[in-house]
Amino acid sequence: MKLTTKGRYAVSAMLDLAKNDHGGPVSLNDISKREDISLSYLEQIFTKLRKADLVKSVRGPGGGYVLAREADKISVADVIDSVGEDVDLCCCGDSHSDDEHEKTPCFTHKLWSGLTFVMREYLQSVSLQELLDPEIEFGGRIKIERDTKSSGEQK
Amino acid sequence: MKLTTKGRYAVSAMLDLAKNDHGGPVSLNDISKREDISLSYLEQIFTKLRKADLVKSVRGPGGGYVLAREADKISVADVIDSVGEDVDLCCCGDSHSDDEHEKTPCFTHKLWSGLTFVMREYLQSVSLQELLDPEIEFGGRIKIERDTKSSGEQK
DNA sequence: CAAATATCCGACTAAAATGGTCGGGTATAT
DNA sequence: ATATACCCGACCATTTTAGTCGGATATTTG
Repeated sequence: MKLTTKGRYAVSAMLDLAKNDHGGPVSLNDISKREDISLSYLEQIFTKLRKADLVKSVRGPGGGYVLAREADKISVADVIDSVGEDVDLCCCGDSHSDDEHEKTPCFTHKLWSGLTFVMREYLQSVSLQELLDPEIEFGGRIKIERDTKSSGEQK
Repeated sequence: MKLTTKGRYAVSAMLDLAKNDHGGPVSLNDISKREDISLSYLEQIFTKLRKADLVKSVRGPGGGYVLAREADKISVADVIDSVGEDVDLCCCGDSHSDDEHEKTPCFTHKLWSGLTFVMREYLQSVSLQELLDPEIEFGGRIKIERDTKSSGEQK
């Protein structure tokens, strides 16, 4: 279970962009050097970021990219999604006809959709702005609450 | 971002095992047919489950596998881990010397470790027993609470 | 004992995904 | 005009995935 570099690079690059936003655009060349990601690969990634309206491009010398909106209005989920790093672990196709041969998978379905939900929820809750803030910590300070259908009944 | 079939199959198979536990062992042949997973592939998976002490094997005719402990004492995380489906999204090696050239990644580090934490927490909280219980629902009934270091300050 | 059943084990492999590169374009500031 | 930088599609090597295959070993049943 892993995230591809595309997703990680995209977040790193967007963070770099947010960090070095001094009014004008930031060139991929600069990001490439700072983050140690190949230029061509960055171009691929930014094409997707642009199509998802997360960044705007400025062509020509002195050009580059700028965030399409403020860093606190962009969630990590936005970035991950835009590069096609789908967070979707569901097993059977959504519209799996769950009649007939009654296999076990449909017991697992709620598990995977639950996991997907948890991940999305988390990624949506974190903005680029927050990531740049060294004050904010994450690890160990997260709690998941799972309610069963009717209260009680659970360990 | 995806789970491999190995992880999914492992959970499905373990669930099948829990479900069809009528005292004696369950053969892979049966599981293979019910869950529609190739026998050889199942063997690979169960070798790992056995080495992780999640199941016990009984050889010879009438043999098969049984859960090594009760279904409510086995979490989905146990199963996933045992087949080598690492839930670990951290970017830089853990002991990344974060001195010197100060790249952005170490801002993202807390993000990925936070995500990993959330996923593990969730998977650990679900037991095989619970999955078999049709009463228990998951989707939409999960809440994540993220505390910032000092209270206040967050949207 | 023999035969059938079932776990055990390692090596091998086709197909897909990943993580890029390469070669050219096009817009624009100087 | 030239240099800068974005834009775009095709291509490709490596790795991972998702298995298969052939055989060995243990054990129950007749």
